[in-house]
Amino acid sequence: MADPRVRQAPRQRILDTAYELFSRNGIRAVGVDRIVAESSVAKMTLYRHFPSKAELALAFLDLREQRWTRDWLQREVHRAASTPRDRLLAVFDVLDTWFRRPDYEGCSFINTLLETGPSDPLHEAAAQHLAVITDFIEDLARQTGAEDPKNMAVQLQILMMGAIISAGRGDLEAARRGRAAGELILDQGAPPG
Amino acid sequence: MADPRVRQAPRQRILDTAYELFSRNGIRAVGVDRIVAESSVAKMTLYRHFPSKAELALAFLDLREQRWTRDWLQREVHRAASTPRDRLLAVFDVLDTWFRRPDYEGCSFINTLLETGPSDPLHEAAAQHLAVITDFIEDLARQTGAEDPKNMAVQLQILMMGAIISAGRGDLEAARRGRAAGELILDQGAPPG
DNA sequence: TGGGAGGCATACAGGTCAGTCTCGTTGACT
DNA sequence: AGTCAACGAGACTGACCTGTATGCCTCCCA
Repeated sequence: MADPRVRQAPRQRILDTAYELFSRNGIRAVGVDRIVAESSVAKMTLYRHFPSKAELALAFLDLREQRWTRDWLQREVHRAASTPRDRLLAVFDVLDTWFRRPDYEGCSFINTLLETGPSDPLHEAAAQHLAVITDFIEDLARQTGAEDPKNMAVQLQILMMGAIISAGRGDLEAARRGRAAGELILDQGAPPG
Repeated sequence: MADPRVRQAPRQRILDTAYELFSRNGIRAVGVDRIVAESSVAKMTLYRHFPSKAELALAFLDLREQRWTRDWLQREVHRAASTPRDRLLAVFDVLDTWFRRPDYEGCSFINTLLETGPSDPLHEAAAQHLAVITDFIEDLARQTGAEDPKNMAVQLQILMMGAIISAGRGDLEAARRGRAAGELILDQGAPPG
């Protein structure tokens, strides 16, 4: 359909299409045939680049980390504030704009975690990608001089994930509620003195 | 297999089996054939009692509300504490014992909410069942004399849902972390004076 | 100017899905 | 005793699933 000169390489087209479909509909709900059709690629081409749908899904999660976690969440948080504490709160401001997008699609890591069993490699991968976010939060928490940065990070991430679910059921104020609770956690875990 | 005299009525056997399979594996992952096989029922018998798998899933969510929300969560919370504030905190203690069960299966309402699209009747039903829990929390929050019981309830539920996700990735301390944050919310939202 | 790899299209295999149909049996109520 | 509805068993339909095989074309590079 597109000009062959600007047409992306097949592998990238597959990944882009898989990204769009998987992030918006979940992995299980999207068949390989649909990815093949919407990326205008032969089925054999997909299986030449990815040995199985599960491997494609793992590649999707990696891409999600790059685009969502790093290029979007972390970047926006760093742009929005400069002190560690403000950045921890900015996380919820960034989530707020996300939740209000009409095409809010939810967190692929949570979705994948829940739609796979504990023995599934995808389950482990999703948990790992969530842990990367934990580390990001923990790093900021440590910079605030918090007493227990790890615990504070997981607490804040519990708020983040809970807000993501709440937004998924239509709560447009989820991020603001999360931010208010996050402030309390930050105040309480602040360094003594 | 069982003695015919103690054998339950087919409809109940189907629902019991669906409850076990759906709550443990999710709705999409469980086929009608498996429910039929494990409940020792003819396929036509299932479709005589439930016009479709979706209707069976709706009945499952209703049953989940009865068994999980009412008969377990609300009952345990009322048994564990007597004042509204203590009961709000007891929610997290009850969750704590749940998370530590080796066969912890997660929240079917959240799972269903995430594995269905916004237009799916199951999505709406799951949201409704979550709202019942919101009302339960809000009622307790109102009894504490909180300034904004609705907002406090949703905040606490965000903590609950976030803890449920965190437990799903292996965080055994999720409920304790949630409780600590919940205390801060309760203190901050307490009635003035 | 070949040759080989990569890509496209299509058909196919083998399984599972939801849902329907048929038929034989059982059990309760008249 | 006879009737009828519910049930069990299993075959079947058509759709969809992941993954494979085949054949043709095109482009790049030696």
